[in-house]
Amino acid sequence: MSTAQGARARARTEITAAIKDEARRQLAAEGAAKLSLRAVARALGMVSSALYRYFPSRDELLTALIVDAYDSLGAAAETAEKQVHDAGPLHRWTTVCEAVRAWAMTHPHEYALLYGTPVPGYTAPQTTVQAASRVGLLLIAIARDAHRDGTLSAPALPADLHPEATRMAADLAPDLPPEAVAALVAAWAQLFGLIGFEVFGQFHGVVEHREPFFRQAALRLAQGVGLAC
Amino acid sequence: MSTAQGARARARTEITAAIKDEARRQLAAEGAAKLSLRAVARALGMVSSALYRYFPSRDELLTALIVDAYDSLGAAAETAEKQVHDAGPLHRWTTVCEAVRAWAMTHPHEYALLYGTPVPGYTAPQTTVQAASRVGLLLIAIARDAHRDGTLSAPALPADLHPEATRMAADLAPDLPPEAVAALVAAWAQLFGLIGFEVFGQFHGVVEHREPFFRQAALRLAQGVGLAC
DNA sequence: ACACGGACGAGAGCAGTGCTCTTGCTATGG
DNA sequence: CCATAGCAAGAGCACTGCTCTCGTCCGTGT
Repeated sequence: MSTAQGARARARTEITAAIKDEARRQLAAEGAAKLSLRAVARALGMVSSALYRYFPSRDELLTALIVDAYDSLGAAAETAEKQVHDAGPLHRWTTVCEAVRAWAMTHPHEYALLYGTPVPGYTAPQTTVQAASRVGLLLIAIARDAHRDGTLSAPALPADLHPEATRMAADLAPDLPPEAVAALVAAWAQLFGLIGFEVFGQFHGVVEHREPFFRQAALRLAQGVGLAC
Repeated sequence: MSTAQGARARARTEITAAIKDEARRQLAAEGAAKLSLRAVARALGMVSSALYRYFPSRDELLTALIVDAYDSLGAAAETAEKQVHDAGPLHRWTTVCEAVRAWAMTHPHEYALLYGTPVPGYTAPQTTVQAASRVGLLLIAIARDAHRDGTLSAPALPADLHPEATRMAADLAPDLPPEAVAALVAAWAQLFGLIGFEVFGQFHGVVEHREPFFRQAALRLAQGVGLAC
């Protein structure tokens, strides 16, 4: 924060950043499972125990990487959307979807850290949730603009889902019709199903030309939430 | 295979099964990351090196568990479908979806093994693919029956996806229209997106009453592939 | 009937891991 | 100016996957 810190504090933030950088490098290269505190320390020319001055455990280091990855993903999605922000909601939607997919393809291990198997005894700290919700908020914002322009035709909902949908709407987007919010949440999960299958190799031998396939699926996803043109 | 084997061979298959059972127990209890060969050996009263007579590595043991898990999931889906096999395709579809979800909820760690982060240097051996495709084949069969009855109205497809769709159709279901196959594959991935988000806790604090939510999403998935009544 | 080869279990050991504790050193704030 | 706090280093503990060796015992072929 304040640049007018003592040399000690400055060194601390620098070393903390260096540790995260090296950890991120190893994460990108080998995956979270093979990320080793000792290897990080070795690469930085220090001894493993010294690293515990900066991160109290391996899981804490991983958590820091998770937050950074969520931010990186959110930033990628937001900058991509910003460039087509004046286009129609459908185009904005598919742009965001493709940006998320592109980020996942270029950061497969980070993606796995965010949306793959969770770490055994791990529960997301509060700092995570804000960073984690950026993509979702972006999709909601697109639907909100469409709703304001009157181009959002939310699909019908069965009666037994209505209370839950209104509850979700109150939490996530009070200005949107509950049916739209329910459809948005479902589309959100389905989007990461498509991306996860591609990143994790489930499409191997099944889908060959995955980019047009994904583009079409993202389009249908948008139509599923009622985004028209 | 043949029951008329020597005592030695019989003991081998028995011990192999016991190892897998204990490993499965530990997998279900703690997750794949914490599955330890030494702990398995300890629980079975043998020494860790003896276990290598039966599985050449930890990854091979995990692979065996993966195949079993795929079979367990496939069997659960198939038996659920069998009980509503005479109903309409829509009902059959949602039944299969809900059976897959139920299996995932009761076997979260096995689910993570199948559809979560893949093991670092792991590529699925040929023995896996057959077991892995059972759920997909079930969904295809439902669409096939609907197509035969004339109740399958496949959605339109952009021109650039047509060659890929016909290629997928030729591989997966030559008797179905390519648009239907493309929609099926997308729905397949999206289904596991919904389930994965629920199993991995991504819906925590977002979706509360997840069963009706999922039921509705599965229904819309079916409509997305063109299943009518 | 017997001898030999192969399967087997046990144990020691290697290289690696996360994490803790103690020991000095050094920079910072009162 | 000095006590205190932060810091790096090293040793060490309890694990892990995996390898190698060494007796032993079973099953098969001669």
